[in-house]
Amino acid sequence: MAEHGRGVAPSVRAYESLRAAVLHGEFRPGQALKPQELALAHGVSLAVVRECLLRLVGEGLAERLPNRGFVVPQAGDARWQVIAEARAAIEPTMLRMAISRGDLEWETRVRAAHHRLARTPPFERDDDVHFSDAWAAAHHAFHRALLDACGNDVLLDTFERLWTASELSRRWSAASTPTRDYLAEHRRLEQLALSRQGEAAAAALADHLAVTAAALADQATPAGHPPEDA
Amino acid sequence: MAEHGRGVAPSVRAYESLRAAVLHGEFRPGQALKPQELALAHGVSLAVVRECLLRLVGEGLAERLPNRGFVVPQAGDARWQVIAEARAAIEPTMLRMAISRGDLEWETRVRAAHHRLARTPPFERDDDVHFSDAWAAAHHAFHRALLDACGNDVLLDTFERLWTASELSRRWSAASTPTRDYLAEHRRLEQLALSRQGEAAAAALADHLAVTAAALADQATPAGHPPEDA
DNA sequence: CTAGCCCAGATAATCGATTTTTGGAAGAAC
DNA sequence: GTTCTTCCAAAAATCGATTATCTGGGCTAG
Repeated sequence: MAEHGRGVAPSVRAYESLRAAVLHGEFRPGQALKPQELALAHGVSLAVVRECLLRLVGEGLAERLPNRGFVVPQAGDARWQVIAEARAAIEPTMLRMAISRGDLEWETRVRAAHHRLARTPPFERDDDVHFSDAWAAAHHAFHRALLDACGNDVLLDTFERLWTASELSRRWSAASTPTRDYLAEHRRLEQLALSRQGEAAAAALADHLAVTAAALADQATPAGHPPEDA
Repeated sequence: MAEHGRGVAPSVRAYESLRAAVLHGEFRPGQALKPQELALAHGVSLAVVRECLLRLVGEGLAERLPNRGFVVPQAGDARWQVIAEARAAIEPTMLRMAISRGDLEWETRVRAAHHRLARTPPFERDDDVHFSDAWAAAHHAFHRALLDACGNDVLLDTFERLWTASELSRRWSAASTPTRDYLAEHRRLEQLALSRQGEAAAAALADHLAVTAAALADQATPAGHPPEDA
């Protein structure tokens, strides 16, 4: 019934809009999120904007500087590398758990998610540097489906948090994205998971993430140019 | 200058007070956190209380039910077991990283934190069921010091989040706490870490957490025997 | 000429009041 | 006797305005 934003509370509408804007990179990392402007832009009061910003802070999509307002958190190659390492430390273990606990329902959802991901074009017609929204959603859904059967909602919450942070940093990464064969990596993950090869699947997922980190390290360390210069 | 709450912003004072109250178990899990009462009790307006509650939601110390206010999240044996499993999935890996990356500074802090923990009495005179605040702080500091050298602030943030959730659930757990030899387990962790035995230390930490989960599972099993049997 | 001080503009934090939503109770229809 | 509708009080969400705080530019003393 919620076809447009009609009927939805203003705070929800403003929150989702602002969240999408940050994730889409409409504000630069470090840029101030000015309540005044946002309130005007969304047609709500300062208090509502403040609430949205607080919620974004809770998700890691904004940072609060006391008495100095809110800014978009640091994002970029270095940050992405740290997040990829964290994911590489956590997600393989989750995948092992999921493979040992998953039932037929899980297998079915993994297969469905992979099918959608494989059939969704990664890029839109006029843009070959940023992934399409549809592909990003399918990508998220596939990884989530893989881990869903781990049976631990605390770990799944952690996964969601890291995924969000990862998406924000990827958006601001200077690293080249299209150099890898995501299709093959995802197909391999699906096959190893469905054939219940826990160790091999965990290793493949660790690689999937380590390759990202390594590529970023290569690009980030050589010259070491200052990230912010005034 | 900021020795008492004087000079500190009202929102900070109210936030810290409310956070401590929730962690100390002054509200039951599921109990409503009524803005009206809290505003009156802390001498601040509804807006400030609202901000505090939003921040607590971000930390996992409160839950938001849209249009129905805020409540203390579910806590207890079952929840603690889930959290312990999540920690067992993450922290051993972090410890391995810390042991391979830690320097002399890290060793020194681990040793100091362990000394303080070993010399802090776990219980206060008139209470032998809840750990003392000083011991809880030292316990946290020791575990944090162990993992500090992992070199990944995303993982460390995750640790802090899980620790907080763990503390809340432990407060509401019916499980018996004093049956274990924490002293020996912590000493063993310190020794293995300082002697750089990564695998053994990781295993010891996994045990440290698994024992908790197992004890809870025994007591929480649906058709199991009543907990008052020893 | 430099360093420290002070003032003004801008921005964040807070407040009290108003509007909207919710859950339950009272009453009518079947 | 049961079920559905209608109404109402309590609570959450939102607003506009006020107060406190920070930043940067200009001024004065040394």
